[in-house]
This record gives sequence, structure tokens and C-alpha cells, in this order.
Amino acid sequence: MTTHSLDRLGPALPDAPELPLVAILGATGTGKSTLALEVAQAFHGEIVNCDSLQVYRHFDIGTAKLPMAERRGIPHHLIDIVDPHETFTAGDFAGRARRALADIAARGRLPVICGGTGFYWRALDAGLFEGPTRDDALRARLSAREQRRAGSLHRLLRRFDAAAAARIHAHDMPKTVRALEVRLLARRPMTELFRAGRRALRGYRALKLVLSPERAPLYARLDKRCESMFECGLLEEVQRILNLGFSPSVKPFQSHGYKQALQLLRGELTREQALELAQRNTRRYAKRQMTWFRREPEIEWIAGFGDDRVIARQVLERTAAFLTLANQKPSEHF
RNA sequence: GGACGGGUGGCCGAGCGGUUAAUGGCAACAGACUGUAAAUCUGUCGCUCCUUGCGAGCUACGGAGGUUCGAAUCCUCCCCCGUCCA
Repeated sequence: MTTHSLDRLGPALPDAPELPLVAILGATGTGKSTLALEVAQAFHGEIVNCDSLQVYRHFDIGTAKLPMAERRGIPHHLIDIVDPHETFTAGDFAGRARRALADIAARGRLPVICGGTGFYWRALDAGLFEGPTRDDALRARLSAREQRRAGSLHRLLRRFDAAAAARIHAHDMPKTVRALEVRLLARRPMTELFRAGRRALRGYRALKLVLSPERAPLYARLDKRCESMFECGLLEEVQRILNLGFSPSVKPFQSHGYKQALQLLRGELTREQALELAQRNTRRYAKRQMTWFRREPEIEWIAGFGDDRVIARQVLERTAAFLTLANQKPSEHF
């Protein structure tokens, strides 16, 4: 574990008592929301969303957002905070999440982070490096260049930041563009900036739980959930968002489920095809999430669904133990 | 009974004499991830073996024969499936 002194967002004193925090992570459909509710309810917590799509207003059904009525009066943060056309990055998330954490802790409550976007979690926990934010004008120029000559951006990156070029596959445009953007704007290679240190979260002691049910039942559940989304208003929701004036090219529309619903509305897919593709992409996504969390450090695996009673009890016990330990920790120094 | 069309690796589906263990897609498995990450991208994917190499051997394109230096690809017979005519 390396720690860096670049953090200016959290309590920076190294010997300050660490505040407890619980993170409930895992693939979609593993029952995180329900479990987070249980934990928050039992330990005076408030929930902080860590899902890259639930931040968008109006995208409710396809993102499996917990309806207000089911939130048991527990405050949920970072849900419905931006409009669909606004860009919202991992950096934005990390900043706002840290503020939410501090607020919750200041209220004497337990922050319960809940979500499946691994990158957001990492941005929050390990932190991002100090670098330029995205620059759409620059990116427009870069992508025009790539269109003129396919492969030119990666070649360019090889000249400007060989280390990054070696790590990023030539076909991976988004990452190639970002590396170039950093290099061009900061005038220093991304690799160097990254090595210089990240803005890691300080001042908290986290219990990191990853829900990890068996694959077959998870997939079955995802398929079923996807189907019921199509049956229970996904199409109508998409139409409603369109009617509000948001473009179909807006980012959240590119996510699985919504993308297919849009294609179905345009007549590009039959209902069966749309559903099948949505299900397939959801399954693939879940698999990628599992891959991500496997690499996440200091994690505790929970082998089951979060809405399983036995699992819930197990997690509540674990959380209780964690909290008493967290409370004792500072006094051990004296 | 007759006329066509077809049977290809877990599935779909190309190939239609050689450089084809056989394009693609799906499924499966593994992985990457440095500010739009539910995105984007990569690898493996018949079996066995090893000195892990654009390695060796084996088994493969419904079945059995045949033609050929050589066949998933051509011929014969047989077995299935589909459409049409009786």
C-alpha cells in the first residue's frame, strides 16, 4: 500500500482517527441496493451511489434505480444529479462522492457506498492522478485526424508517450485519445503524471464487500430482469426522455437496454432481437464487472445475492464487527 | 413414388479439389482498464504431447466406398432433414 500526500480533499492528518465507511460493490443484479438499504437502516447510514448511469435523471427503469417509495426514508446521494446530455466523468464522481462522504460523516452517520462501476470506485478510493480534464474541442480535432487516417492517433501517441502507447491497444480509441489529450494539455506524459501520485481517499477506513453469487443464477436473474424491463415500461421511458427533447445520441442512451430499446423504437430491431441483445450485453457487462473487482485490493467476497436473508445477516454481522473495531482503533494508540 | 435444396467443430453459418484444424458470428473461458467506463479494447477456444514453436502427432466437415499425388469440396450407394410435384 502506497500513500500519497497529494490529497487535498479529505482530512489529511495521518494520525487523525479514520472514519468508517462501508462499500457494497458487485456486478449488476447481485442485490446491492437491497443490501445497502439493510446496512444503512441497521447502522444509521446514508447511501452513496457508485453507478455511472444512476446519476442521470429520467433513466430509471433501465438502470434499475430504486424507486423513492422503496428507499425506506434513507437518504440516497448521487442519484439523479445530472441531465442526460451533461458529461459526467469519473473525476466528477470522485469529487462529489467525497463531498457526500464528508457530509454524511459530519452528520454522524455511516456512509454506505453502493454500486457496480469499478472505475468510479477506484477513482473515489485510490484516486485519479493530477491531470487535465477532458477537452471536447481538442478531442474533436483529434478524431477528425483519426478519420482522415486510421491509426494515426495511436502512432502519434507512440511518439508523444511511448509507455502509454505500449499499454493501450491501437484499436482502443477512447483510451488513445485520453492519453494524447493529457500529453498535449499537460505537456507531460500520462505515465509520468500517474507515477507522480493519485489523490487517494484519506481519512476513512473502509469495509469493502463484493457480492459474488454464482454465475448461472446471476445470469438467469439478469435475463429475467431485462425481460421485465421491456415489459414494464422501458420503451415508454425512452419515448418520454426523447419527448423531453434529449437526443438519442446522448451518452446514457448508449448503454445496454437503452440502446436496444432505441433501436426497437426506430424499427431497426424486432422486439425479440432487442431483448436478446440487451440480455446478452447485460451478461457480458456483469462478467466484465467481476473481472474488475477480482483485481480490486483488500476486498471481502460475499458468495451470494445481497437480497438473500442469510447473506444479509452475514453482512450485518460483519459490518457490526467492523464498526466496533473501527471505533476501538484510535484508542489503541494511547 | 418423383424433382430439387440441404446435412460443417457446443450452436448459427461460410468454404465448394491443395497454402483449411477449416472465414465470420454466438456461446464459453481468461484478461486490460491512469476523468464520458452499462463505454472501449485484447487473448484463448478439436484432442494429446513437448524442447511453448508461425512445433509434433492424432481425430475431424451425416455414413460407407471410390476417383486423385491430394477431398469438407468430385463420383457412387445408403441414412436423415426441408420445400415442391404425385
